[in-house]
Amino acid sequence: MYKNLMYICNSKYRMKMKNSQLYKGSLNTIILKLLEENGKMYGYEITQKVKAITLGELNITEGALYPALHKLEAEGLLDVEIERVDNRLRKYYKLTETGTKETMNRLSELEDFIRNMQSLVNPKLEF
Amino acid sequence: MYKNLMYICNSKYRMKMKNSQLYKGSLNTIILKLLEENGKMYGYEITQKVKAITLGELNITEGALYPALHKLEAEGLLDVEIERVDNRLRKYYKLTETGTKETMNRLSELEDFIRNMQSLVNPKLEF
DNA sequence: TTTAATACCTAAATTAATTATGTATAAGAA
DNA sequence: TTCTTATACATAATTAATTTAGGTATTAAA
Repeated sequence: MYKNLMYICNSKYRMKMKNSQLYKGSLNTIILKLLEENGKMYGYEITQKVKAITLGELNITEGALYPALHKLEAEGLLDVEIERVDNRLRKYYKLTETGTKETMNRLSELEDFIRNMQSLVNPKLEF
Repeated sequence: MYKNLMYICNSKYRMKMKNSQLYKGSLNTIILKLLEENGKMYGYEITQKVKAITLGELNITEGALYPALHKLEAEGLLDVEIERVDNRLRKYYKLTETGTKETMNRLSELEDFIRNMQSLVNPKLEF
């Protein structure tokens, strides 16, 4: 019974995110790019990596991450491989061949997106 | 009766958008920035301006734009002023004082967002 | 005279993400 | 040694932005 209490208490320590609206729609691109960069990663590792790279500014929620990974896997962009480390489960994801190609497309879209957003907010540089 | 036919036919010419997922969440920032830049604008003008600046890459849908404008107005960030030009209605929007301040915040968030996304996809430049 | 462009609007459906849980092991602090 | 935190997976209900698909009306162009 005190196990249940632990869960209740533990839930209090879970960080709430108030990420800017802007990050909506960028999660898949981030996942794909990190996997392309690092070969294989597991979910929790991705959240920590993103937190580190963005200096704590972007915190991916588990509720967003895991369904996103499952969807990318279902779409054939990711392969999964389960490992047990220290009696703890880890699901390593890596890009499939299709996933590698799609990652290129997504990164190209991201470049266009960033260029367009910069044109919109900093017109002096462009016109 | 042929008027109704015109509407039916006309609907065929409405462009469908396949904008990248990445633009989701950026509409309000775009609207606020354009208004800050141009003083006052009406809805249709905003869609055309965005299309021009992004060289046709970003096409804002009316179904997204008008509700967004109404919401920003309801939140007190925009003021509206109706004009009739060539017997056609135009609703000009401009930033309120609060809206001007909020625009600064949103632009700052956008800068952070772009910087973070660039760190994520181009780690060589940062690490 | 039909089509396309200008100009506003909304409602239903989709969908990504948030919020709030649940479960379990290991490490560290009290 | 007990409580807390960190590691590690997961899902279900809700929220909210956007898409999709309409609707209405005037002016310009083909």
